[in-house]
Amino acid sequence: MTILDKEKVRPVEGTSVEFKDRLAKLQSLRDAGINPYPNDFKAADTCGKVGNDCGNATKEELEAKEIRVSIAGRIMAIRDFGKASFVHVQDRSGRLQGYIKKDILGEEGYALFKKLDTGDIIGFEGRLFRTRTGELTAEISRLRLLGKGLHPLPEKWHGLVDVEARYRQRYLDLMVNPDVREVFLKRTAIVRFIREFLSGREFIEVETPMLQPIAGGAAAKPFTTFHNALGQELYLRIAPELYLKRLIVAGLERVFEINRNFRNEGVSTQHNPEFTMLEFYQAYATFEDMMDLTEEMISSLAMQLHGSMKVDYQGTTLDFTPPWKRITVRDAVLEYSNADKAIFDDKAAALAFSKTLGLTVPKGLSHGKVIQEIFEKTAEHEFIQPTFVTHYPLEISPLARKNEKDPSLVDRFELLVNGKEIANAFSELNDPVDQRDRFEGQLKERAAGDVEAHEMDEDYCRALEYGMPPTAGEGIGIDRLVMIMTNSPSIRDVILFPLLKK
RNA sequence: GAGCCGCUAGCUCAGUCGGUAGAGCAUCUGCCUUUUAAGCAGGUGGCCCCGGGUUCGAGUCCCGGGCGGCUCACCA
Repeated sequence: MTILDKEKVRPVEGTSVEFKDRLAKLQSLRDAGINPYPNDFKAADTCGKVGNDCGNATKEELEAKEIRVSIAGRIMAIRDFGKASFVHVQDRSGRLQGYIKKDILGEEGYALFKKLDTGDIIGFEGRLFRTRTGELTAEISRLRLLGKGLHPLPEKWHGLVDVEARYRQRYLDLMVNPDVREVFLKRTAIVRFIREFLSGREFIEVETPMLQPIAGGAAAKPFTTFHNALGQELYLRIAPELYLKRLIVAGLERVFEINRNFRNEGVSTQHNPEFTMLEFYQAYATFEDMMDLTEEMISSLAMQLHGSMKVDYQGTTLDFTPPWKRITVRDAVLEYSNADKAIFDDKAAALAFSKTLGLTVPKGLSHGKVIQEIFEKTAEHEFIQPTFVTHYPLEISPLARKNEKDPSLVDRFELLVNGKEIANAFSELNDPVDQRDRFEGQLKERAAGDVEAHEMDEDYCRALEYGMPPTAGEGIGIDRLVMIMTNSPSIRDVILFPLLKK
């Protein structure tokens, strides 16, 4: 491009004064024969390791030992005194201060330093000492630029605050806001903990299709897509459930999957269109076994993360010490509303009661669904401390096993924490004839206008016809669990790149 | 999808009754060899989210739109 092409030079992001200054510095480095983007520097140490190893060493010990370190990282701050300067360098493990002295680095080295800015990636070698103010610091004797940054960093004191910028440029958020990094490190620790917990109980981790010809396993609106070569419409999965249970049929007996689900629904502080779900299935277990396992898993997770089973969430102390409260949907509704027992036996009574609550129930809604609506309106939000709510209506649980004593209910629970659903589990329906009937029922609801009712899955029915052992299965919303464990108010705070409008 | 709030320099934010666009940090120049929100002095930097309207005059008032946040609805 030449000056004559002026017309074509369009203002682009990054034409700030700083950007131009840095471009000029970049050019002058190149002119001086310095590659601003080399890749041959290997750091022997990390800031965190240096801090751990030498954080307690006294000034005298450091003088005596002559400890040399090499570090690679990003310059987060520069304090310039003319012929000497301090920098803070950040790597994956933390920060370390470097002291840059013209006497030690020499004219040439110091000239290079003068062309560096906050945000640049550097590598250095230096000898550890303690400054007058007591900070462990490396006296830099060799300095390399490893990557020039052209944009200025967000403000050092406030960091990046603008919520939209934090989500759209998460790399900046993570770079300058240590709390944010902490949340995502915890997220990783939580997922690792769950993997180890389940693996330790002989569950095997599997991966099942994300692209599915039938979007089954949950009541939700799917995303659709199209496979060109096959000329076939496909769905992004709303749940892995039906595939995981095929693996139980197959004899794997204990399986789990931690992966993304996609639901074409609203976005909120509790919902992201793609979210991470843990699902696990255990043969020869019941939903009651799942409650015990869940208590153990989450309480020990809290203990590992916080050193306590009590977790602060947005000003509320959540106590995960087992055993957790267990209550049926029926008892919960009776306890938290003035409903009459009749609503559980008489759909008309349930409908009438729902009207008194201000619910607008669409015509043709099943009795069970009305009960569910009533529960959600009156009781669900009341369960702040971890609570298993059990025995949901049959009609809203087409994949769950009927309760032996009351066939209008299923052996199912949801785990509520802070009034929100964290987990959902049931003893699985393994009677293929019953399953087929339930799918038929769903088809009728679909015909009646419920777009979230299940479709018939012939192959799943056929799998059950080969015989599935009695099994219990559970799904846990990982994002919501991470929210609780990291005291995060929005699901977007625990998803690295939440969905935003273009 | 609805209601409320927000959008001003790279970042964090002021901007009064409608009257020439401001600060701190960052950046640049000068001074400064143990600072840590370093300091001192002096500069540069703006499509006030976009488009209309009212007005002699709009960052400010009105209308429409965009994006984001919160609440609600749907949902996990």
